[in-house]
This record gives sequence, structure tokens and C-alpha cells, in this order.
Amino acid sequence: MYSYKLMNKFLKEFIDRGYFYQCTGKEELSKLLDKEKIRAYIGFDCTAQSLHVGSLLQIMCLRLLQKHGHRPIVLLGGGTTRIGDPSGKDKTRKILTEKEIDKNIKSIEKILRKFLDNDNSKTKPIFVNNYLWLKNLNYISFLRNIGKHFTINKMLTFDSVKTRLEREQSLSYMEFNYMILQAYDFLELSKKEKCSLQIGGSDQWGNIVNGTELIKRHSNKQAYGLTTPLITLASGAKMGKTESGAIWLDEKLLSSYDYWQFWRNVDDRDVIKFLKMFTDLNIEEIDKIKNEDINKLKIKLANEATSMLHGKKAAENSEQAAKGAFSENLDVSKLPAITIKAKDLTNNKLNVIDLVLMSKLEKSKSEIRRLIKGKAIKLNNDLILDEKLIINDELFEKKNLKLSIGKKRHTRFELN
RNA sequence: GGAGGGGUUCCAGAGCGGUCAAAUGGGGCGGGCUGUAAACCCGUUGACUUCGGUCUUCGAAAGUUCGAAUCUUUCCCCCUCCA
Repeated sequence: MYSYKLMNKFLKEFIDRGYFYQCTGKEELSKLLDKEKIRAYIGFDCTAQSLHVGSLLQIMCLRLLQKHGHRPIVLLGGGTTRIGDPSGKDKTRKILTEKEIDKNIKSIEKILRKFLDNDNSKTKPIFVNNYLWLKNLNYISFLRNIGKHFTINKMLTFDSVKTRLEREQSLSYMEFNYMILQAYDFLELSKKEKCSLQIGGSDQWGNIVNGTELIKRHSNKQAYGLTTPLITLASGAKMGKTESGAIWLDEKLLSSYDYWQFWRNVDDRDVIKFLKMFTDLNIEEIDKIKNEDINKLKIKLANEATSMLHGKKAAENSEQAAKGAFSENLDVSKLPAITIKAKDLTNNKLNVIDLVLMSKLEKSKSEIRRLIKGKAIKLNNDLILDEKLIINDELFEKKNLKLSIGKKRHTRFELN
């Protein structure tokens, strides 16, 4: 009987950290990983200019591969993004232009490199774009060489296809082909880059298995698939998006302060799980500290997660900023600031509503009025009740004015 | 191809000539309690406003009417049943 204790270290940690959902040939895969350093690939969708925390688990998998001496291959799907993966989606998504996709690929690669070790010659990531081999496919030869290995009977049983059909939502022939293309990607990577493992989210299972089977049939080689669970928050929501927007990994779309806040605000029930999933802390270490004060743990989580992406400095700044924002003392210097010119304050032109508008925290005047009525707006911790309050330099303290909306949203104006 | 049912504000879902910026629930936001948690309670949830109001919304367009989410016509899209 195959024992968990004998399991390959990479796989064991993969499981211990909660990354594991299912895989093909677990025992064989474990042996392979023991025997040699392999190359494994994960594909990322390039429909947006940045990834968000919904992709973070996949990124952590890349890191874990590196940690154990394996080499990750990152597939930025310039080809498949042009088609659109129907997995888990009700509707056909909009088709992006080539330009947009190329731009997205570049910025996503930049983000991924932040998480990865790009220097170690044995484990540094290989970035590939499947457009390279998909763009010149010859339809007839593709059908003869690849298409013959797929039966419609089987394709119709895959969840991504089945749910669409069951709901009678249209599935275009283009999208129907997505899984074949992804399988083909795996085959290409197996041939070109000696890739023997594909990792993906659980919704990718069907696509991945198709790939391993295609490799088996086409080149009579063994390849493996490994999937991660779909992470849901304790509240039941999907990871990655909040009401105020997606938790982007690109600083341009979400400041490191807000990123830090996202982790600081996770549900109590998710803290340990996330420490294991999204930090580099050892499992033993986490087990040791898991009964510590929950808020300290959340800060730790926020610091670890933020420094992994934005650097230690940004994490420290965010922690300091949070202290300034949430406590009564007025050290707000680390909060993101909006510059305000002294001359904008002359003639009593600027009132609170305009000020809040400037902060971009709210964009509707009616909403701001409502918030003022609801006792939600504070300037330097003083409750504002008069929506007509004129902003003048006397309100500033050492040229700083902290604006708070509710308990959580804070920003700072700096008088210049 | 035949017969029906429907498209309503973030979502679900009422309304079926004026009292409708549109019930109710969910979600969101804010307040209270706390710990920047959960649960719970309360308020709020189109935009603008000199707080009197004004303007834009009920698939799209046109029409009837003093007045339309509600009636008529055309168009678009969805669903159910039969063939």
C-alpha cells in the first residue's frame, strides 16, 4: 500500500498546504517527482490586463515547483485567449483584439515574475505563448492528426460542455474546440519542452485529462494532471472578487495598501487556511502559532502575502498606514495620498462633497449626501454632519487631512 | 413548423392606466454591538438638487391618452410544450 509518508515531498507539501484537489496516477506521479526534476505547466487566461487573487493559488503552485527544484512553464494563452474557455461560464465572453491580448500577456508576465525566482538556472520559469503553434495550424492536418483522437461522444460528457447544453445556452463550435486546443497545448509542451505535468484549477480537469490522453495516444508518453480546489471564502463567495472590485495583483489596479487590507480583512475562519496556502511559512510554524491572537495572525497574513507580491517595504508601509488609519492618532503619513493645491481652497470653493469626489472613493453626490446623513464621513476623525462644509486649510493638520468613509475606507489629502 | 409564457432598478421577483423611482427577498453600503471578524439589530440602496423639487429608468422603436412599467403596433431576444 502506498503511504502518505513515503510520498514525494513536493506532492506532500502540495497536499498539506491545501492545494490538492485531484490528480491522475498519484503514485506514479510521486515516483516520477522523486526520480527526476520535471517541468510542469500552468496556463493563464489573458483576458484581463492583470491577474487577481483568484489566480493566486496557481501562482503558489509555480512557486512550490521551484521550491522543490522543478521547473515551471507558464503558458500565457495568446492562442486560446482568442477562443475563450467555456469552462465554468454561462456565456461566450467577448473576444479581445490581438493588440489587447498581447498587451495583457506582457503585463501578466511581469506580475508572475514578481512571484517567481528568475535567476536560478535550473528552476527559472519558461514563458511560452501558444499562439506560436496555434496560429499556423493547418485545419485538415490538425483534424487528421489530433482530431481523430477525440470522440464527440466523450467530449459531450465533459462538464464544461454538458452544463452549457443542459442549460440550453449556446456553445459555439469555436468554444467547443477549446478543450482540444488545450490538450494540444499540453502535447506541444510535452514535445517541445519535455513538460510532463499540467496543473490547473479543478474546473480545468476535463481539459487536462484530455491532454494527458492525447499525449498517450499520440506519442505514447505518460503525462500527468494535477488540480487545485476552487477556493471559496467562508462567507461562500468566490475568491478574488469583492463588491468594490477584483483584488488585482497589479499595483496600478490595486494599491499595495488595499491589497494588504484585503488580507487583513479575511474571515476568521479562513485565516489558517490562507496562511498555509498563500504564505511561505512552514506548515509546522503555522501549526505552532495557530492559536495566537486572531488579529495578529491576520496582520501576519497580510504582511506575508503583501511582501511576496509588492515587497517587504510595501508591506511594512501598509501596516503602518493601517495603524494610522484605524487609530485615533494622526500619523497618517503612510496612507496613500492625494495632493491638493492651496489655491484650490481659496474662495471657499471646495466643500466636503467635492472632496470625497476627489478621493474617488465615491462617485455619486447623492451617495455622499446619504453617507453624511448616515454619519459615515469623518475628516481627521471628526464626524461631518454638514454636507455644505467648506474645506479650508484650518482643517488640515500638518498639511494632512484624513478622510474616512465608514470604518474601513481611509485616504489622505496632502496640502501642497 | 404549430401552441403558449416571458423580458422590470446589482440579482431574484411583484406590479398590469394615475397614489410607481416601482412591493418583497438577497446582495451592497452605512450605523449600533465588537476585534478593521462572524452572528445579530437598525437605516439606506437611480442621478442631480438652492432640499421646494428637477431629470433619466421597467427589452427597442413608434403610437393611444390629460397621464403608460402597465393599452396598441412593429421589431429584437429568451423560455415551455407539441411536431
